[in-house]
Amino acid sequence: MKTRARRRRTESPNNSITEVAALAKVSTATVSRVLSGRRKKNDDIARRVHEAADQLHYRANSAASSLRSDVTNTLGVVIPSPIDTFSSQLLSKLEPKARGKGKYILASMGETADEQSKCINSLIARGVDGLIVIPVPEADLSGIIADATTEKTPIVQISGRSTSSKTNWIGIDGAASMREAVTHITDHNGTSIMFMGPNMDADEAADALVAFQNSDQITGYLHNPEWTTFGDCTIQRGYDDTLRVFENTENRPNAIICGSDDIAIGALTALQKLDITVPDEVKIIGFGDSQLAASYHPSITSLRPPYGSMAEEALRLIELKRGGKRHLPSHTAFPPQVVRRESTSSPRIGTSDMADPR
Amino acid sequence: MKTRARRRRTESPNNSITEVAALAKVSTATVSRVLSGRRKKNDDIARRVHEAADQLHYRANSAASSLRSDVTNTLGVVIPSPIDTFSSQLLSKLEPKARGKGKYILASMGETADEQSKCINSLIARGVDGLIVIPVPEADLSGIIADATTEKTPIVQISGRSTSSKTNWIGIDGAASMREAVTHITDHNGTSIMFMGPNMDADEAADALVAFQNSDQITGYLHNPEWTTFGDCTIQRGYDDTLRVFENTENRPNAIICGSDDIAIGALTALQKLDITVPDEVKIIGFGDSQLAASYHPSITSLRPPYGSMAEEALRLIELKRGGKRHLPSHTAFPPQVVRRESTSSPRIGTSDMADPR
DNA sequence: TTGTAGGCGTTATCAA
DNA sequence: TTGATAACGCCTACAA
Repeated sequence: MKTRARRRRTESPNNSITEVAALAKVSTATVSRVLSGRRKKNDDIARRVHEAADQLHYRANSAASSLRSDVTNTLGVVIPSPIDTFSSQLLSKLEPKARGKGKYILASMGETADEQSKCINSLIARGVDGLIVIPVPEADLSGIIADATTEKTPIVQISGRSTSSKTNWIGIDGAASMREAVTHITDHNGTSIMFMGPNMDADEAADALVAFQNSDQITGYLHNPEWTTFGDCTIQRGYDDTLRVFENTENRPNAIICGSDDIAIGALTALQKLDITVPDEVKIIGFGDSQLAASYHPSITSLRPPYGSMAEEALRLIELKRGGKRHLPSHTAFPPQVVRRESTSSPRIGTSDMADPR
Repeated sequence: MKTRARRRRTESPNNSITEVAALAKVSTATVSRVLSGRRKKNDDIARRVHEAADQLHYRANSAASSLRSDVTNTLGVVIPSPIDTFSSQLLSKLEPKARGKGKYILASMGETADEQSKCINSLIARGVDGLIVIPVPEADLSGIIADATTEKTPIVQISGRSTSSKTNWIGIDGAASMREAVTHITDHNGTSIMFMGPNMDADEAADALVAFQNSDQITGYLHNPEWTTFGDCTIQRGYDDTLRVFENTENRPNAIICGSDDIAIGALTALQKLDITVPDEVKIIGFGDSQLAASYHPSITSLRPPYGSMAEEALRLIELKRGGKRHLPSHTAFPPQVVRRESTSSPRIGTSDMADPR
């Protein structure tokens, strides 16, 4: 199993493709064509080439092939941090799909807009075939992204704010999110809903949510304007807002829709303090499908962002844009999916689906 | 800002380094030397080269440079999944340090030993300068890793089992972990400890833990052999074992050390069910410093693996091994650090340190 | 369809 | 120390 290519320049033609060609008794050009799939026939020649390649454990030198063809088989991914649930979930869908297409992922993190912008330029300079960017919350990278996008290096932004119409954007359908959440609540006999949305300035979905909030489907359940708040996606905020709303013992909502799982945990904590049981008295639904939501006690129903669809669309777009021909920037939102758990329905005790830390 | 290099082969010398050389009135060789730092002098020539490079926004073509020098400035990282807390935390430390040294991270995931082994070979074929592998739990990749390790492509295994003495291994010091945990417990007046360790077959640290368990420092606190269990690192297991131990109302421990945060959450849930308060009646300490532990209610004191040290050591080793000269495989364990939270000390209400999902 | 030959941009080698 | 020149291994016009 220790078959290592010789590296000393003693024998003249120790360049790999040459050896394969010699062994298969064809030219290097033919080898290149066969192995790259540009020659479709499956005749004796093809067989011989494959055989020789296998026998020699041949793998094309990627540097040489990149240099010549200007394709690195590499995709840059810029994320705020791998610890971030959204980023890691997306990455976990993206990487296998990319690998399936023979692309490697060059991962880079930047915790500020400035750092991310540096990552973007650095990866482009390195020659990635395409770039997928998940901006840090609050930051608007769309200007930078629009500038950096070229025919040669297409860039796709996933989630986050986008004020430039020149960028390719993929994200979550805010209106659909709200619809899913409300439908789920009403299906479980929720009748009056408290809504803790993300910070207006912090999330591109806010507009959609606000717009939808005024639609017929929802207004019937949002009885009290004070039950709708916007703010940070933190436990603290969820706790504070919930306590404030529920201190009125006369008139209380019986369901809470949260803009994040953290908010939901804050809400849950507040209700526990008030001795209000979940889901019996109040149903709670979070957003993001974090491990936290799955492992919490009670486990929290959550909207799962469409990671798979987003990853797939990102790869598709990049492939498309590289195809040459100018395409208009695209802007696509996918709906999330409800992950049912205890906080809206039946109880469970001590079940797990977490990976173990070592 | 839209300075793009020309790509059409109309003008003869449109090769970048050539242009820089021309502008700086030196040879391409000199440009290469100056920019790669192989020429140290800071004289007029160096100045001219840098100036020209800046002016032309020159960035060396990495494919060409890799092809010629056999250095890709790329490190492969193989992890079970980016969702895994351990992997993502390590990655978040590793990436910035690597970038600081001009190395990019080629991330690859494999959820089984077999997949990981394919990732390893694929990344080596791609020419990474070094490889960092976090094996999937339970798997023993050390044979594969030992085989794949070469002078040209050094490999470092982080955490996980390692039965081969030929691999470079970096991980967590199990004995130190135990010591830290016990010390923390006794500092907070814990006197009788229950210990739920990881599965013996599942964790390289088990031996160390078992060994340490017999040392004088600890035996005084592990009163009852039934209070020490080994098993899965899941919520369910923590719940079950805790319930079993605490069903004896006569004789109960007043502290629990857990081999993972999940186990700790299971324990917490069990105690809540039994109306035993944490930390007043029982202290709990987890392992892994997951977000879960930080955000749980009550928040859970946890041992934080030495991510920074492990990342740094991995990079150091890779640099070292590439240096030529044969080095012996190294085996290094770093101690974790106690992250104090409510489950062993003072209470808190609704504080957060989680990132928001979008 | 196959082979020949030239060049992708850089760095290593060697001579000045 | 610098410069000229030859690879690095592959891909792709172009010719056969």
